[in-house]
Amino acid sequence: MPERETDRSISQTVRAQLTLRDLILTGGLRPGERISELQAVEAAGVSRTPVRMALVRLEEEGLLEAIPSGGFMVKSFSERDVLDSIEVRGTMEGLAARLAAERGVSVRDTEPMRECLAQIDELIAPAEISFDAFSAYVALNARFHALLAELSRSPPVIRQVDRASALPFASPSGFVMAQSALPEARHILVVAQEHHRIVLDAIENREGARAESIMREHARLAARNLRLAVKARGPMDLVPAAVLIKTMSSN
Amino acid sequence: MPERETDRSISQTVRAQLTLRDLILTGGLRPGERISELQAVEAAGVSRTPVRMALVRLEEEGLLEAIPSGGFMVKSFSERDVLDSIEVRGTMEGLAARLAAERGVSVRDTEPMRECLAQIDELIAPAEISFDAFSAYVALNARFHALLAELSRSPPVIRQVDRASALPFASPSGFVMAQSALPEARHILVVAQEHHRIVLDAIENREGARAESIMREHARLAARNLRLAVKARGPMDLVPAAVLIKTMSSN
DNA sequence: CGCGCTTTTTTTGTATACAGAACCCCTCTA
DNA sequence: TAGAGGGGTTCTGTATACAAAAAAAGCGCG
Repeated sequence: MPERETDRSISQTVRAQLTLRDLILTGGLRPGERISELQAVEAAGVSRTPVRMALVRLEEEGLLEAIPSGGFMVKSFSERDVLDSIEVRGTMEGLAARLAAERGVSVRDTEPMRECLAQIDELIAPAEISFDAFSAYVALNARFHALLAELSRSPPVIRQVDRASALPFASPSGFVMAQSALPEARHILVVAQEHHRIVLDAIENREGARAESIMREHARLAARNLRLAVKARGPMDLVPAAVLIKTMSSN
Repeated sequence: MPERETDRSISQTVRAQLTLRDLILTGGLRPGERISELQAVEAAGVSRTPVRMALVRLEEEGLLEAIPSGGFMVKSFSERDVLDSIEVRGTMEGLAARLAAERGVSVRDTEPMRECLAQIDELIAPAEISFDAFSAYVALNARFHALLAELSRSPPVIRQVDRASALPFASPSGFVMAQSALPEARHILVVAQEHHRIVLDAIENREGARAESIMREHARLAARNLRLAVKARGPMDLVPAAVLIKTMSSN
């Protein structure tokens, strides 16, 4: 119940969506249990109409599941589901990269990406990477991936990449924070950045197959991070969507 | 205007969604123009609330586009958009096939698919294929593709395949009817069926790469059908979503 | 004491009312 | 004549009321 007075300009539907998403991701709503609209109404501080709208959108987003008899419940995911979602995202990003390579890109298009890369380089240069640096990395990484999708210059592809990245744990930076406490942390970031560099090089040289396969492999880094984090037990708290994953929160 | 008395059991939201989708696909609503809720209300015969719900769902489906200032408009697609949507679908189906192959399937899983294949074989056996046979093919083809996605046994993958197939022109059978009038009609169906057979064989033999690439190529048959139909000028009337495609309806 | 049925209560789906914003058209001015 | 401003109209976003259906609680019966 902290009332945000800053949200006054945005629509009630968006406010409800934001509030509910946050509630789900922070574990305020347990997976599997029905979401009461009334409860959602008082949580979001708006009427039922925008809440209802928000619920539909969150279902499409993948966070909620429709109950046959009516209403919605919080979806829960197995570890396999999470890994597959990452694979889906990697596949879509691979497609975007391949199309970009095959169709060609101008230096103007890749310029912001190279700048992005340079900034990441600076972040991961030190032997020890601070927590704040990890946060900064998350933002830059997200930006790089967004720019990459746009490089395909294909609205249908961009759209599908976005949808595949919508689930928090499937997003490019889903498990970056989880790895921040890991000993392999810097190692993984260095490899990831190498992938970034290679995919850009491949695209510039119109090497479609190379661009595609490297993006697929790149996504699998996230899968590895997940497994590492699960094994290490602990850093999972840093990924908000952890509450949605079956084996670790409930078991 | 024709009141359907059969729809009494289903929810108003679904009825509105069905009515509006049909209206869009049959060209009752022009691409680019704003959809008036009031107009939609009288078309669907329900109140604004379910109409509103339906509009949101149709937006997620890809048929509508949100207008920044509010409301929705019918989306329009370039020929390139259509081809890219098909490529997206093929990529997702390729992923599904690869995962099925890699993870292995039982003969019980593939049994209904083989039956499906046998039925298609009968349909395309005659030298000349009737219009009705094409219709039957569409249904069987859709079934085969649905079964294939399920073979991955991965909810995230199935979900994404479904979403990629949601757009009528991106669906596996999107341009099948358009080709029915083409001289190459039977030829294409024979090749498609060969693809079906190969992907199943590849999956059974756990040949992931083969299964994936054949599904990609399979989807490209739809792209070829589109180009053929465009060139032939005429059979496009048989694909409902043709009204959404820019270059052929408005130009 | 447990199970099933009935009744009550809650919850969802739908309709509608209202307010504010966007859009359109008309008019006025340069 | 073209462009800018203003008033009217229409439209969307939101809130709320109502009805039907589902869930829960209470009751009776075995």
